Amino acid sequence: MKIITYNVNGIRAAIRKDFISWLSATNADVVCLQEIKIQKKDFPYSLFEELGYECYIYPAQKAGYSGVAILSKRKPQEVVFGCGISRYDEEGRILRAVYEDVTVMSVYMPSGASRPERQQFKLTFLEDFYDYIQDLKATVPPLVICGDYNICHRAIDIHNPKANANSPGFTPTERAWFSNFLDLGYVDAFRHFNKEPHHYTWWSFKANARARNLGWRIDYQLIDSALIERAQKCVILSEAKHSDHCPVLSEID
DNA sequence: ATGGTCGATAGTCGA
Repeated sequence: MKIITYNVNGIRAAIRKDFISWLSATNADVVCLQEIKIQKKDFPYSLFEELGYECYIYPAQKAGYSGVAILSKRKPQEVVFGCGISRYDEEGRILRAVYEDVTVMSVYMPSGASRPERQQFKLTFLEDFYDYIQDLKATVPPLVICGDYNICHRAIDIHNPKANANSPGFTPTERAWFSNFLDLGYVDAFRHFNKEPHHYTWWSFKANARARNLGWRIDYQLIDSALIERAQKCVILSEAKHSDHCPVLSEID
C-alpha cells in the first residue's frame, strides 16, 4: 500500500499547477492532504473519483483556512472526522480512515509562527494530541500518522538550527514533545530509511528559499513500530511543486 | 536590509 501525505496549501491552487496528473502518476492508494482551504460544496470530487479515489473531506469552519482530507482507493471500514475536541475540530485538523490492518490519519498541526497566542494554542494541541493518540492506539489497528506537524525534530531536519534555536517549530519544547511522542511507539519513517541531512519538506516562499534548499522537514509519516517491518520505503518527493510543502511517500506491504 | 511571498478572500488574515 502506497501512502502519500501532502500539505497542498490550497487544493485549488495545486490543481492549477497540474496536481491531478501528478497524483495519477503516483499510483498512491491513500492520500492524506492538509491545508485544502476549501469547503465541501466546492470540492472537486469528480476529478479524484475519476482516478479511483473515494474522497473524505474535513474542512475548517472558516472558509479558505486549514482543512484536511483523505483520498482512498481502498474502501475503509470506517472514517472518523475530528478528534472530539471542538477547538481543534472547528479548524479541520484531524481525520482518520480505518482499514482491516492499518489506520491512516491525516493531521494538520497548528502553526505557532504567526503570533504568541497561536504558539500557545499549538503547545496545548500537542499535549492533547499526545493523550488522544495514547488512548486511540489501544483501540484501532496500528496507526500511520501522516501530516504537517509544523515541528522539526532535530538539527538535521532544518537548514539553520542555530539561527532557529527558539523559532516556533524548532523550540526545545516542541522538539522534546516530538521525541516523547515517538516513545509512544512510533517510527519517523523517512528517517528510518534515510539518515542524510538536507532533506526538507517545506520552504519559505521568501528569499528564493526552495531553489537554495533552505528548508525545514516538518511533514512526516509516523508508523506504529508494530508495522515498521512491513515498510518498504519512505521518500520525500521534493520534485513535486504544487505547494510550499512537498509530499512524503511510504510503501507498506 | 527590521523586509521578503503566497492562497483564499473580500476583512486582510494566516502561514
